[in-house]
Amino acid sequence: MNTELNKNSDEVVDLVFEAILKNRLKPGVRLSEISLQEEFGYSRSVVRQGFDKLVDSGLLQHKKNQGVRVACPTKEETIQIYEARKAIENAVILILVEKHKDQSLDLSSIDELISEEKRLHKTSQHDELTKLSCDFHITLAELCDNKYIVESLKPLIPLSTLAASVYSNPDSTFCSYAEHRDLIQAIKSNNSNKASKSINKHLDHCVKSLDFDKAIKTRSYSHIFS
Amino acid sequence: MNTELNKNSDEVVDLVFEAILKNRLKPGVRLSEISLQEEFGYSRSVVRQGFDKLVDSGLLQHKKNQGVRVACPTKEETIQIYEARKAIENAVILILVEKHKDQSLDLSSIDELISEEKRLHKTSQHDELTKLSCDFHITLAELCDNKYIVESLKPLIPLSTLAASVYSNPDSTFCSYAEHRDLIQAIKSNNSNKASKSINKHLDHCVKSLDFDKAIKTRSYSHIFS
DNA sequence: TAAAAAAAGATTGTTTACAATTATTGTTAA
DNA sequence: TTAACAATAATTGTAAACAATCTTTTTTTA
Repeated sequence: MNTELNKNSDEVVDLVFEAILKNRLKPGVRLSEISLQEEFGYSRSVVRQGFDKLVDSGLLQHKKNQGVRVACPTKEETIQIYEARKAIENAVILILVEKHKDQSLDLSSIDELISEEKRLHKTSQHDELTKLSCDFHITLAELCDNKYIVESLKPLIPLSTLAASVYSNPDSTFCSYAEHRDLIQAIKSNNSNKASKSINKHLDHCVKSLDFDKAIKTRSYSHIFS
Repeated sequence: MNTELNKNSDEVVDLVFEAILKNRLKPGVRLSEISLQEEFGYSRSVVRQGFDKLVDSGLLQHKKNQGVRVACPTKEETIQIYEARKAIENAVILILVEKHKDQSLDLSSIDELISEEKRLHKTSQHDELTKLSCDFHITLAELCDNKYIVESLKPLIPLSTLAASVYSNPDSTFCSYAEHRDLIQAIKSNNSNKASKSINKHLDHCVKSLDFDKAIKTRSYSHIFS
Protein backbone atom coordinates (compact mmCIF):
# COMPACT_ATOMS: atom_id res chain seq x y z
CA MET A 1 0.00 0.00 0.00
CA ASN A 2 3.01 2.22 0.51
CA THR A 3 4.10 4.38 -2.35
CA GLU A 4 7.76 5.06 -1.76
CA LEU A 5 8.45 5.31 1.92
CA ASN A 6 10.05 3.18 4.58
CA LYS A 7 12.05 1.12 2.20
CA ASN A 8 14.00 -0.37 5.07
CA SER A 9 11.13 -1.42 7.28
CA ASP A 10 9.41 -2.87 4.24
CA GLU A 11 12.49 -5.00 3.69
CA VAL A 12 12.08 -6.34 7.20
CA VAL A 13 8.44 -7.08 6.43
CA ASP A 14 9.36 -8.95 3.24
CA LEU A 15 12.09 -10.83 5.04
CA VAL A 16 9.74 -12.19 7.66
CA PHE A 17 6.96 -12.69 5.13
CA GLU A 18 9.15 -14.82 2.87
CA ALA A 19 10.72 -16.69 5.77
CA ILE A 20 7.27 -17.78 6.89
CA LEU A 21 6.28 -18.83 3.37
CA LYS A 22 9.46 -20.87 3.12
CA ASN A 23 8.75 -22.49 6.46
CA ARG A 24 11.95 -21.10 7.93
CA LEU A 25 10.08 -19.27 10.64
CA LYS A 26 7.87 -21.59 12.61
CA PRO A 27 4.79 -20.61 14.64
CA GLY A 28 5.52 -19.32 18.11
CA VAL A 29 9.13 -18.47 17.44
CA ARG A 30 10.24 -15.33 19.20
CA LEU A 31 11.93 -12.58 17.21
CA SER A 32 14.11 -10.11 19.04
CA GLU A 33 14.76 -6.65 17.71
CA ILE A 34 18.44 -6.82 18.50
CA SER A 35 19.09 -10.11 16.78
CA LEU A 36 17.63 -8.86 13.53
CA GLN A 37 19.54 -5.64 13.94
CA GLU A 38 22.79 -7.54 14.32
CA GLU A 39 22.02 -10.05 11.58
CA PHE A 40 21.07 -7.58 8.86
CA GLY A 41 22.35 -4.23 10.02
CA TYR A 42 19.00 -2.52 10.21
CA SER A 43 18.71 -0.12 13.09
CA ARG A 44 16.44 -1.10 15.90
CA SER A 45 13.85 1.52 15.08
CA VAL A 46 13.59 0.24 11.53
CA VAL A 47 13.18 -3.32 12.78
CA ARG A 48 10.49 -2.10 15.15
CA GLN A 49 8.62 -0.37 12.34
CA GLY A 50 8.64 -3.59 10.36
CA PHE A 51 7.49 -5.60 13.35
CA ASP A 52 4.66 -3.15 13.95
CA LYS A 53 3.38 -3.68 10.43
CA LEU A 54 3.63 -7.43 10.75
CA VAL A 55 1.78 -7.34 14.05
CA ASP A 56 -0.90 -5.24 12.43
CA SER A 57 -1.38 -7.78 9.66
CA GLY A 58 -1.56 -10.60 12.17
CA LEU A 59 1.63 -12.41 11.17
CA LEU A 60 3.38 -11.56 14.42
CA GLN A 61 1.90 -11.38 17.85
CA HIS A 62 2.95 -8.89 20.44
CA LYS A 63 3.01 -8.99 24.19
CA LYS A 64 3.97 -5.93 26.17
CA ASN A 65 7.63 -5.99 27.15
CA GLN A 66 7.99 -9.46 25.73
CA GLY A 67 8.55 -8.61 22.12
CA VAL A 68 7.00 -10.39 19.19
CA ARG A 69 6.45 -14.02 18.24
CA VAL A 70 5.45 -15.59 14.98
CA ALA A 71 1.70 -16.11 15.03
CA CYS A 72 0.43 -19.52 16.02
CA PRO A 73 -3.13 -19.71 14.71
CA THR A 74 -5.66 -21.47 16.90
CA LYS A 75 -8.22 -23.82 15.43
CA GLU A 76 -10.84 -21.08 15.47
CA GLU A 77 -8.50 -18.60 13.83
CA THR A 78 -7.54 -21.10 11.15
CA ILE A 79 -11.18 -21.64 10.26
CA GLN A 80 -11.66 -17.87 10.11
CA ILE A 81 -8.58 -17.48 7.94
CA TYR A 82 -9.95 -19.89 5.38
CA GLU A 83 -13.41 -18.40 5.58
CA ALA A 84 -11.89 -15.02 4.75
CA ARG A 85 -9.79 -16.53 1.98
CA LYS A 86 -12.87 -18.09 0.42
CA ALA A 87 -14.56 -14.71 0.45
CA ILE A 88 -11.71 -12.92 -1.22
CA GLU A 89 -10.42 -15.60 -3.55
CA ASN A 90 -13.88 -16.35 -4.84
CA ALA A 91 -14.13 -12.75 -5.90
CA VAL A 92 -10.64 -12.94 -7.38
CA ILE A 93 -11.58 -15.91 -9.55
CA LEU A 94 -14.77 -14.29 -10.78
CA ILE A 95 -12.90 -11.12 -11.70
CA LEU A 96 -10.28 -13.14 -13.55
CA VAL A 97 -12.90 -15.04 -15.54
CA GLU A 98 -14.42 -11.74 -16.61
CA LYS A 99 -11.02 -10.41 -17.58
CA HIS A 100 -10.32 -13.57 -19.53
CA LYS A 101 -13.58 -13.17 -21.37
CA ASP A 102 -12.45 -9.66 -22.33
CA GLN A 103 -9.10 -11.11 -23.38
CA SER A 104 -7.43 -8.67 -21.02
CA LEU A 105 -5.81 -11.32 -18.87
CA ASP A 106 -2.20 -12.40 -19.17
CA LEU A 107 -1.83 -15.76 -17.46
CA SER A 108 1.79 -16.40 -18.44
CA SER A 109 3.09 -15.84 -14.90
CA ILE A 110 0.55 -18.31 -13.59
CA ASP A 111 1.37 -20.84 -16.29
CA GLU A 112 5.00 -20.68 -15.26
CA LEU A 113 4.12 -21.30 -11.62
CA ILE A 114 1.93 -24.22 -12.60
CA SER A 115 4.63 -25.92 -14.63
CA GLU A 116 7.08 -25.35 -11.80
CA GLU A 117 4.60 -27.00 -9.45
CA LYS A 118 4.15 -29.85 -11.89
CA ARG A 119 7.87 -30.39 -11.93
CA LEU A 120 8.16 -30.40 -8.14
CA HIS A 121 4.98 -32.11 -7.03
CA LYS A 122 6.41 -35.61 -7.30
CA THR A 123 9.67 -34.88 -5.57
CA SER A 124 9.03 -34.55 -1.89
CA GLN A 125 10.38 -31.04 -1.54
CA HIS A 126 7.64 -30.03 0.78
CA ASP A 127 8.75 -26.52 1.67
CA GLU A 128 9.46 -25.49 -1.90
CA LEU A 129 6.04 -26.68 -2.96
CA THR A 130 4.38 -24.80 -0.15
CA LYS A 131 6.15 -21.64 -1.20
CA LEU A 132 5.15 -22.11 -4.84
CA SER A 133 1.60 -22.73 -3.82
CA CYS A 134 1.52 -19.50 -1.84
CA ASP A 135 2.94 -17.59 -4.78
CA PHE A 136 0.20 -19.09 -6.92
CA HIS A 137 -2.58 -17.69 -4.77
CA ILE A 138 -0.97 -14.30 -4.33
CA THR A 139 -0.25 -13.99 -8.05
CA LEU A 140 -3.88 -14.72 -8.88
CA ALA A 141 -4.92 -11.86 -6.63
CA GLU A 142 -2.38 -9.54 -8.19
CA LEU A 143 -3.75 -10.26 -11.66
CA CYS A 144 -6.99 -8.54 -10.62
CA ASP A 145 -5.20 -5.18 -10.67
CA ASN A 146 -6.86 -4.22 -7.42
CA LYS A 147 -4.44 -3.32 -4.65
CA TYR A 148 -7.13 -3.41 -1.98
CA ILE A 149 -7.94 -7.00 -2.80
CA VAL A 150 -4.25 -7.90 -2.82
CA GLU A 151 -3.65 -6.25 0.53
CA SER A 152 -6.66 -8.01 2.02
CA LEU A 153 -5.54 -11.43 0.88
CA LYS A 154 -1.81 -11.11 1.35
CA PRO A 155 -1.49 -11.69 5.10
CA LEU A 156 -3.89 -14.63 4.96
CA ILE A 157 -1.49 -16.69 2.84
CA PRO A 158 1.44 -16.91 5.28
CA LEU A 159 -1.10 -17.36 8.07
CA SER A 160 -2.30 -20.44 6.20
CA THR A 161 1.26 -21.71 6.03
CA LEU A 162 1.62 -21.24 9.76
CA ALA A 163 -1.64 -23.05 10.38
CA ALA A 164 -0.40 -25.92 8.23
CA SER A 165 2.80 -25.97 10.21
CA VAL A 166 0.81 -26.40 13.38
CA TYR A 167 -1.92 -28.78 12.31
CA SER A 168 -0.85 -30.77 9.27
CA ASN A 169 1.17 -33.96 9.18
CA PRO A 170 4.52 -33.13 7.60
CA ASP A 171 4.11 -35.41 4.57
CA SER A 172 0.66 -34.40 3.37
CA THR A 173 0.71 -31.73 0.69
CA PHE A 174 -1.94 -29.38 1.84
CA CYS A 175 -2.25 -27.55 -1.47
CA SER A 176 -2.56 -29.83 -4.46
CA TYR A 177 -1.03 -29.14 -7.85
CA ALA A 178 -3.91 -30.84 -9.66
CA GLU A 179 -6.46 -28.52 -8.10
CA HIS A 180 -4.46 -25.47 -9.08
CA ARG A 181 -4.27 -26.75 -12.63
CA ASP A 182 -8.00 -27.41 -12.77
CA LEU A 183 -8.75 -23.97 -11.40
CA ILE A 184 -6.78 -22.30 -14.17
CA GLN A 185 -8.46 -24.46 -16.76
CA ALA A 186 -11.82 -23.35 -15.44
CA ILE A 187 -10.78 -19.73 -15.81
CA LYS A 188 -9.53 -20.34 -19.32
CA SER A 189 -12.85 -21.94 -20.26
CA ASN A 190 -14.66 -18.75 -19.20
CA ASN A 191 -16.83 -20.77 -16.86
CA SER A 192 -17.54 -18.67 -13.77
CA ASN A 193 -19.55 -21.31 -12.06
CA LYS A 194 -16.98 -24.01 -12.55
CA ALA A 195 -14.17 -21.73 -11.45
CA SER A 196 -16.02 -20.65 -8.35
CA LYS A 197 -16.71 -24.23 -7.36
CA SER A 198 -13.12 -25.13 -8.06
CA ILE A 199 -11.62 -22.56 -5.70
CA ASN A 200 -14.12 -23.36 -2.96
CA LYS A 201 -13.41 -27.05 -3.22
CA HIS A 202 -9.69 -26.40 -3.18
CA LEU A 203 -9.79 -24.29 -0.04
CA ASP A 204 -12.13 -26.73 1.67
CA HIS A 205 -9.62 -29.48 0.94
CA CYS A 206 -6.87 -27.42 2.52
CA VAL A 207 -8.81 -27.11 5.76
CA LYS A 208 -9.87 -30.73 5.64
CA SER A 209 -6.26 -31.88 5.41
CA LEU A 210 -5.55 -30.29 8.78
CA ASP A 211 -5.70 -32.23 12.00
CA PHE A 212 -6.75 -29.86 14.73
CA ASP A 213 -6.14 -32.40 17.46
CA LYS A 214 -2.42 -32.36 17.05
CA ALA A 215 -0.68 -29.12 17.79
CA ILE A 216 3.01 -28.53 18.05
CA LYS A 217 4.61 -27.02 21.07
CA THR A 218 5.63 -23.40 21.13
CA ARG A 219 9.21 -22.75 20.19
CA SER A 220 11.45 -20.06 21.53
CA TYR A 221 14.17 -17.86 20.06
CA SER A 222 15.84 -18.45 16.76
CA HIS A 223 17.67 -16.75 13.93
CA ILE A 224 16.71 -18.74 10.88
CA PHE A 225 16.54 -16.52 7.89
CA SER A 226 19.32 -17.36 5.53
CA MET B 1 -5.71 -7.13 15.17
CA ASN B 2 -3.68 -6.01 18.17
CA THR B 3 -4.16 -7.81 21.40
CA GLU B 4 -3.17 -5.35 24.06
CA LEU B 5 -0.29 -3.25 22.88
CA ASN B 6 0.26 0.28 21.70
CA LYS B 7 -2.81 1.63 23.31
CA ASN B 8 -1.69 5.13 22.54
CA SER B 9 -0.96 4.76 18.86
CA ASP B 10 -4.23 2.89 18.45
CA GLU B 11 -5.99 5.88 19.94
CA VAL B 12 -4.40 8.01 17.25
CA VAL B 13 -5.63 5.53 14.64
CA ASP B 14 -9.18 5.64 16.01
CA LEU B 15 -9.09 9.41 16.20
CA VAL B 16 -8.25 9.79 12.53
CA PHE B 17 -10.54 6.93 11.53
CA GLU B 18 -13.55 8.48 13.23
CA ALA B 19 -12.70 11.97 12.03
CA ILE B 20 -12.81 10.73 8.45
CA LEU B 21 -16.11 8.94 8.97
CA LYS B 22 -17.58 12.10 10.43
CA ASN B 23 -16.31 14.10 7.47
CA ARG B 24 -14.18 16.26 9.73
CA LEU B 25 -11.03 15.30 7.91
CA LYS B 26 -11.31 15.98 4.21
CA PRO B 27 -9.32 14.31 1.43
CA GLY B 28 -5.88 15.78 0.85
CA VAL B 29 -5.64 17.49 4.22
CA ARG B 30 -2.17 17.41 5.64
CA LEU B 31 -1.61 16.12 9.16
CA SER B 32 1.50 17.20 11.00
CA GLU B 33 3.00 15.15 13.77
CA ILE B 34 3.60 18.15 15.95
CA SER B 35 0.08 19.53 15.73
CA LEU B 36 -1.41 16.24 16.90
CA GLN B 37 1.19 16.02 19.60
CA GLU B 38 0.29 19.47 20.86
CA GLU B 39 -3.44 18.97 20.51
CA PHE B 40 -3.71 15.66 22.34
CA GLY B 41 -0.49 15.30 24.27
CA TYR B 42 0.72 12.17 22.54
CA SER B 43 4.44 12.08 22.03
CA ARG B 44 5.70 12.39 18.51
CA SER B 45 6.82 8.79 18.32
CA VAL B 46 3.38 7.58 19.29
CA VAL B 47 1.77 9.83 16.70
CA ARG B 48 4.19 8.46 14.12
CA GLN B 49 3.31 4.89 14.99
CA GLY B 50 -0.35 5.68 14.50
CA PHE B 51 0.33 7.42 11.20
CA ASP B 52 2.35 4.44 10.00
CA LYS B 53 -0.60 2.15 10.60
CA LEU B 54 -2.97 4.51 8.84
CA VAL B 55 -0.61 4.77 5.88
CA ASP B 56 -0.44 1.01 5.75
CA SER B 57 -4.21 0.72 5.60
CA GLY B 58 -4.36 3.34 2.85
CA LEU B 59 -6.21 6.01 4.80
CA LEU B 60 -3.23 8.33 4.86
CA GLN B 61 -0.70 8.88 2.14
CA HIS B 62 2.93 9.51 2.77
CA LYS B 63 5.54 11.43 0.87
CA LYS B 64 9.12 11.40 2.04
CA ASN B 65 9.94 14.46 4.11
CA GLN B 66 6.50 15.87 3.51
CA GLY B 67 4.55 14.03 6.14
CA VAL B 68 1.13 12.51 5.64
CA ARG B 69 -2.08 13.63 3.99
CA VAL B 70 -5.56 12.21 4.15
CA ALA B 71 -6.02 9.93 1.16
CA CYS B 72 -7.68 11.38 -1.90
CA PRO B 73 -8.90 8.38 -3.91
CA THR B 74 -8.61 8.64 -7.66
CA LYS B 75 -11.38 7.44 -9.94
CA GLU B 76 -9.56 4.16 -10.52
CA GLU B 77 -8.94 3.66 -6.81
CA THR B 78 -12.57 4.38 -6.00
CA ILE B 79 -13.71 1.73 -8.45
CA GLN B 80 -11.25 -0.70 -6.91
CA ILE B 81 -12.43 0.16 -3.42
CA TYR B 82 -15.99 -0.71 -4.30
CA GLU B 83 -14.93 -3.83 -6.19
CA ALA B 84 -13.14 -4.99 -3.04
CA ARG B 85 -16.11 -4.05 -0.89
CA LYS B 86 -18.42 -6.08 -3.08
CA ALA B 87 -16.13 -9.07 -2.70
CA ILE B 88 -16.00 -8.88 1.06
CA GLU B 89 -19.49 -7.65 1.84
CA ASN B 90 -21.05 -10.26 -0.38
CA ALA B 91 -19.34 -12.90 1.72
CA VAL B 92 -20.42 -11.08 4.87
CA ILE B 93 -24.05 -11.17 3.84
CA LEU B 94 -23.95 -14.85 2.92
CA ILE B 95 -22.36 -15.70 6.26
CA LEU B 96 -25.01 -13.70 8.10
CA VAL B 97 -27.84 -15.44 6.27
CA GLU B 98 -26.39 -18.80 7.29
CA LYS B 99 -26.05 -17.63 10.86
CA HIS B 100 -29.62 -16.36 10.82
CA LYS B 101 -30.80 -19.75 9.58
CA ASP B 102 -29.03 -21.30 12.56
CA GLN B 103 -30.67 -18.71 14.79
CA SER B 104 -27.23 -17.73 16.01
CA LEU B 105 -27.45 -14.14 14.84
CA ASP B 106 -28.29 -11.22 17.07
CA LEU B 107 -29.36 -8.33 14.87
CA SER B 108 -30.37 -5.97 17.66
CA SER B 109 -27.41 -3.67 17.13
CA ILE B 110 -28.25 -3.45 13.44
CA ASP B 111 -31.91 -2.82 14.14
CA GLU B 112 -30.93 0.10 16.34
CA LEU B 113 -28.76 1.58 13.63
CA ILE B 114 -31.55 1.16 11.09
CA SER B 115 -34.09 2.98 13.22
CA GLU B 116 -31.57 5.71 13.89
CA GLU B 117 -31.10 6.03 10.13
CA LYS B 118 -34.85 6.09 9.62
CA ARG B 119 -35.12 8.94 12.09
CA LEU B 120 -32.39 10.96 10.40
CA HIS B 121 -32.86 10.22 6.72
CA LYS B 122 -35.41 12.96 6.21
CA THR B 123 -33.56 15.65 8.06
CA SER B 124 -30.67 16.81 5.95
CA GLN B 125 -27.97 16.00 8.45
CA HIS B 126 -25.67 14.70 5.81
CA ASP B 127 -22.57 13.99 7.88
CA GLU B 128 -24.43 12.21 10.66
CA LEU B 129 -26.12 9.98 8.11
CA THR B 130 -22.84 9.17 6.44
CA LYS B 131 -21.37 8.16 9.78
CA LEU B 132 -24.37 5.98 10.60
CA SER B 133 -24.17 4.35 7.23
CA CYS B 134 -20.51 3.50 7.76
CA ASP B 135 -21.29 2.04 11.17
CA PHE B 136 -23.95 -0.07 9.52
CA HIS B 137 -21.51 -1.70 7.11
CA ILE B 138 -18.81 -2.22 9.71
CA THR B 139 -21.27 -3.67 12.21
CA LEU B 140 -22.49 -6.19 9.65
CA ALA B 141 -18.93 -7.37 9.16
CA GLU B 142 -18.37 -7.62 12.90
CA LEU B 143 -21.43 -9.85 13.26
CA CYS B 144 -19.59 -12.50 11.23
CA ASP B 145 -17.26 -13.10 14.18
CA ASN B 146 -14.29 -13.20 11.82
CA LYS B 147 -11.58 -10.68 12.64
CA TYR B 148 -9.82 -11.21 9.34
CA ILE B 149 -12.91 -10.22 7.41
CA VAL B 150 -13.43 -7.21 9.66
CA GLU B 151 -9.84 -6.08 9.23
CA SER B 152 -10.09 -6.49 5.47
CA LEU B 153 -13.23 -4.42 5.20
CA LYS B 154 -12.54 -1.78 7.81
CA PRO B 155 -10.22 0.55 5.89
CA LEU B 156 -12.44 0.42 2.81
CA ILE B 157 -15.30 2.17 4.61
CA PRO B 158 -13.58 5.48 5.43
CA LEU B 159 -11.99 5.31 1.99
CA SER B 160 -15.49 5.25 0.57
CA THR B 161 -16.38 8.30 2.62
CA LEU B 162 -13.34 10.09 1.25
CA ALA B 163 -14.28 9.14 -2.29
CA ALA B 164 -17.75 10.49 -1.70
CA SER B 165 -16.27 13.69 -0.39
CA VAL B 166 -14.34 14.09 -3.63
CA TYR B 167 -16.85 12.96 -6.22
CA SER B 168 -20.39 13.32 -4.90
CA ASN B 169 -22.59 16.39 -4.95
CA PRO B 170 -23.05 17.48 -1.37
CA ASP B 171 -26.81 17.00 -1.27
CA SER B 172 -27.11 13.48 -2.66
CA THR B 173 -27.20 10.80 -0.01
CA PHE B 174 -24.82 8.24 -1.34
CA CYS B 175 -25.95 5.43 0.96
CA SER B 176 -29.70 5.02 1.12
CA TYR B 177 -31.62 4.08 4.24
CA ALA B 178 -34.19 2.13 2.23
CA GLU B 179 -31.55 -0.14 0.74
CA HIS B 180 -30.09 -0.87 4.16
CA ARG B 181 -33.51 -1.76 5.41
CA ASP B 182 -34.22 -4.05 2.47
CA LEU B 183 -30.89 -5.77 2.92
CA ILE B 184 -31.65 -6.65 6.52
CA GLN B 185 -35.08 -7.88 5.53
CA ALA B 186 -33.47 -10.17 2.99
CA ILE B 187 -31.20 -11.60 5.67
CA LYS B 188 -34.14 -12.08 8.00
CA SER B 189 -36.02 -13.96 5.30
CA ASN B 190 -33.11 -16.42 5.01
CA ASN B 191 -32.90 -15.70 1.30
CA SER B 192 -29.22 -15.85 0.28
CA ASN B 193 -29.89 -14.98 -3.31
CA LYS B 194 -32.02 -11.97 -2.50
CA ALA B 195 -29.55 -10.75 0.10
CA SER B 196 -26.64 -11.10 -2.27
CA LYS B 197 -28.41 -9.17 -4.99
CA SER B 198 -29.43 -6.55 -2.48
CA ILE B 199 -25.89 -5.77 -1.32
CA ASN B 200 -24.55 -5.74 -4.87
CA LYS B 201 -27.27 -3.38 -6.00
CA HIS B 202 -26.66 -1.15 -3.02
CA LEU B 203 -22.94 -0.85 -3.63
CA ASP B 204 -23.48 -0.33 -7.35
CA HIS B 205 -25.82 2.53 -6.51
CA CYS B 206 -23.17 4.08 -4.30
CA VAL B 207 -20.67 4.16 -7.15
CA LYS B 208 -23.28 5.31 -9.61
CA SER B 209 -24.13 8.32 -7.44
CA LEU B 210 -20.57 9.57 -7.81
CA ASP B 211 -19.59 12.06 -10.45
CA PHE B 212 -16.02 11.39 -11.43
CA ASP B 213 -15.78 14.50 -13.56
CA LYS B 214 -15.91 16.85 -10.66
CA ALA B 215 -13.06 16.64 -8.23
CA ILE B 216 -12.37 19.02 -5.40
CA LYS B 217 -9.09 20.76 -4.98
CA THR B 218 -6.52 19.53 -2.51
CA ARG B 219 -6.64 21.20 0.83
CA SER B 220 -3.72 21.97 3.09
CA TYR B 221 -3.16 21.92 6.84
CA SER B 222 -5.88 21.83 9.39
CA HIS B 223 -6.64 20.75 12.92
CA ILE B 224 -10.27 19.75 12.78
CA PHE B 225 -10.89 16.97 15.20
CA SER B 226 -13.09 18.20 18.00
C1' DT C 1 8.69 45.79 -9.97
C1' DA C 2 9.59 41.02 -10.58
C1' DA C 3 12.34 37.15 -10.67
C1' DA C 4 16.08 34.64 -8.77
C1' DA C 5 19.03 33.51 -5.04
C1' DA C 6 20.05 33.09 -0.27
C1' DA C 7 18.93 32.60 4.44
C1' DA C 8 15.94 31.36 8.12
C1' DG C 9 12.45 28.52 10.00
C1' DA C 10 9.77 24.48 10.42
C1' DT C 11 8.97 19.60 9.80
C1' DT C 12 10.27 15.09 9.12
C1' DG C 13 13.69 10.91 9.34
C1' DT C 14 16.83 8.51 12.18
C1' DT C 15 19.68 7.44 15.78
C1' DT C 16 20.87 7.39 20.41
C1' DA C 17 20.20 7.23 25.21
C1' DC C 18 17.58 6.35 29.26
C1' DA C 19 13.85 4.19 31.99
C1' DA C 20 10.89 0.25 32.88
C1' DT C 21 10.00 -4.42 32.56
C1' DT C 22 11.04 -9.14 32.01
C1' DA C 23 14.06 -13.18 31.78
C1' DT C 24 17.95 -15.44 33.52
C1' DT C 25 21.33 -16.74 36.69
C1' DG C 26 23.03 -17.47 41.24
C1' DT C 27 22.39 -18.03 46.10
C1' DT C 28 20.29 -19.53 50.26
C1' DA C 29 17.33 -22.23 53.12
C1' DA C 30 14.26 -26.07 53.95
C1' DT D 1 18.03 -31.88 45.87
C1' DT D 2 14.61 -28.58 45.20
C1' DA D 3 12.08 -24.51 45.91
C1' DA D 4 12.00 -19.81 46.90
C1' DC D 5 14.24 -15.56 46.86
C1' DA D 6 17.65 -12.09 45.34
C1' DA D 7 20.71 -10.09 42.05
C1' DT D 8 22.18 -9.57 37.53
C1' DA D 9 21.64 -9.30 32.67
C1' DA D 10 19.05 -8.64 28.65
C1' DT D 11 15.27 -6.71 26.14
C1' DT D 12 11.69 -3.72 25.28
C1' DG D 13 9.13 1.02 25.61
C1' DT D 14 9.62 5.85 25.32
C1' DA D 15 11.37 10.14 24.73
C1' DA D 16 14.77 13.33 23.48
C1' DA D 17 18.44 14.91 20.42
C1' DC D 18 20.50 15.44 16.06
C1' DA D 19 20.67 15.49 11.01
C1' DA D 20 18.43 16.01 6.59
C1' DT D 21 14.91 17.88 3.85
C1' DC D 22 11.51 20.96 2.57
C1' DT D 23 8.92 25.41 2.98
C1' DT D 24 8.76 30.12 3.70
C1' DT D 25 10.65 34.54 4.11
C1' DT D 26 14.02 37.85 3.11
C1' DT D 27 17.44 39.79 0.33
C1' DT D 28 19.64 40.74 -3.90
C1' DT D 29 19.86 41.74 -8.74
C1' DA D 30 18.25 42.57 -13.34
